[in-house]
Amino acid sequence: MLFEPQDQFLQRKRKLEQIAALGYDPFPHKFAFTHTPAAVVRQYASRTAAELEAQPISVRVPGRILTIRLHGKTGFAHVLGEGERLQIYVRKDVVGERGFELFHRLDIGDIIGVVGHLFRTRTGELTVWVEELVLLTKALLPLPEKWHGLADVEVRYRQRYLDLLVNVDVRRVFERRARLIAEMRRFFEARDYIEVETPMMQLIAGGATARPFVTHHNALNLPLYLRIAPELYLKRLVVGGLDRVYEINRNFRNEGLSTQHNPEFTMLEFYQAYSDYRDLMDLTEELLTGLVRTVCGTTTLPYGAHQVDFTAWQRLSMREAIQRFWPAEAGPAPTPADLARPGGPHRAVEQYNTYARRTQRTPIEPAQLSEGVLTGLLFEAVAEEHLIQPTLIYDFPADLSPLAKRRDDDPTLAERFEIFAGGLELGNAYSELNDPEEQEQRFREQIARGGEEVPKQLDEDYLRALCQGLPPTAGAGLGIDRLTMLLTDRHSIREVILFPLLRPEVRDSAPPTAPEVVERK
RNA sequence: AGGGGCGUAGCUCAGUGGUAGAGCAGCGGCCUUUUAAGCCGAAGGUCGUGGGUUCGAUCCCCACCGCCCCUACCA
Repeated sequence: MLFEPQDQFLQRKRKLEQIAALGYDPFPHKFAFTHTPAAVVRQYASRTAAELEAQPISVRVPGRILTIRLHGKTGFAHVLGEGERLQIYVRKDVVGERGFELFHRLDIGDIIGVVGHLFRTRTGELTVWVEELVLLTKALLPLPEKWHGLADVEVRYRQRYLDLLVNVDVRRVFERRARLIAEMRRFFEARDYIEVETPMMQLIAGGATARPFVTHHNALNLPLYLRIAPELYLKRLVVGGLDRVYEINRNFRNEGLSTQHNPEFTMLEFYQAYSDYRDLMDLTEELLTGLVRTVCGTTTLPYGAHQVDFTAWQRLSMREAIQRFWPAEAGPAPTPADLARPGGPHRAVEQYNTYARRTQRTPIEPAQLSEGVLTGLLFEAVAEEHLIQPTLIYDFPADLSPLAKRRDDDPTLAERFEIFAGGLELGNAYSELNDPEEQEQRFREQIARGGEEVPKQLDEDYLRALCQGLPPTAGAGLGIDRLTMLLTDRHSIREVILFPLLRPEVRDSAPPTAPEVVERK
């Protein structure tokens, strides 16, 4: 075992041997500590030099060395713990000959424990006056450079442990993500929801339109899919009388990667019986505004060049949004009534395409698409990028929404809404379709239409569950990763996922082999 | 999948058709309140990989590998 940089690796191994030769246990089993570096900083930041002298504070602090400055018979170092750095001061006349020998053999990256008391240096920095020093773990590899840190995104993602150590704000992002999920659980807990876990390995990957990952169970000799959504299982649970359920967990979609897409991603899905999508609009706004307030301590978030105000929600129907954001240069905007008329979306698409060709934009391909699909495409082309402020877009074309209930007054529309903020699509919700006959018909239409992102098989068990009776229910899904992006002002999903999917690293050895490689053209 | 960009020391980056530099880190030395510590000295590179053009390539051309960004599918 030998890693780059080899010279430093070997050098550090030598030092480890020298430390052992001095009589220190090179791998001690524990360190009884009184404070982490962060705790020291938190508790004693306001203590003056005089106060620390009058009332000495003894501490035992573990931490990882970030910097070392040797000054002959003394030396300073900073140790890191819980995301904060704390200075230590080591003197030969205090720690003794052997202790100072140890200090000289320490490297940046080593984990040590110090015993001593707090004081302030001439420049006023809170510092541990070290009386005893121990090595807790030797680092055989160096840390990235102290001033510029680690900037190479590839190394940052592959060796996230380095990124977390060296880039303080990265730690903050994941602390905030954890806080967000914790607050989410409190929110649903307080509303009598029950948290559940449903299968991630499924015989039929339903509940969304996406290409699934395929796997196989040996003992049962079963082909299985990694789930693309928990939706159909959660609704089975509502049938079973769990009137309010939620799940926070991973979904897997075998699609391309982008700044907004990782093949595995985390979703919150929640279902509430005896409610419709209007109820969920209120609940969703309350959830998001509350989360932003408790997690960020404010309701206005900076996101890139924008300020996103979570007290200023707007609600637009999809047709209203098309009218509202219709480009002026494309001529008079179609009204919701125009878009509702038969042939209306077709005419609007033609009008849009004329404008698109003139302005070097991608036109919409109208061939063989339904009015509903065209309306959805128009919305994406014209409106989506403008949805910076928190917005609910509602009343989707029914033929884009096979699991949603139709509106009573307009069966071409589904009772469905999506949540947008910061230009990100954050979530999706609807009044759940609970008429088993209509559900079967919509499933069959979907299967007939075909495509890799559609299940090949009818989920009969789900239909049987619906026949048992799903109460009127509304459900929603919220992308946790994207929400984290918004709350931490990150613009790539990889910045909010600890280990995003990357191609395997090629080290000198043979390429990685999979037991079963599925060949696809 | 298509288009654009990037790849030089462990890290952050300069640079040139005549095989390379800085700062930090590392190594040897000096230094008892420093903090991007300082000073002296020595070391460190198949310039992503493989071809081609050339007397000569890290630089020019081609292919490949990896990463980033945009577009397409999706949340």
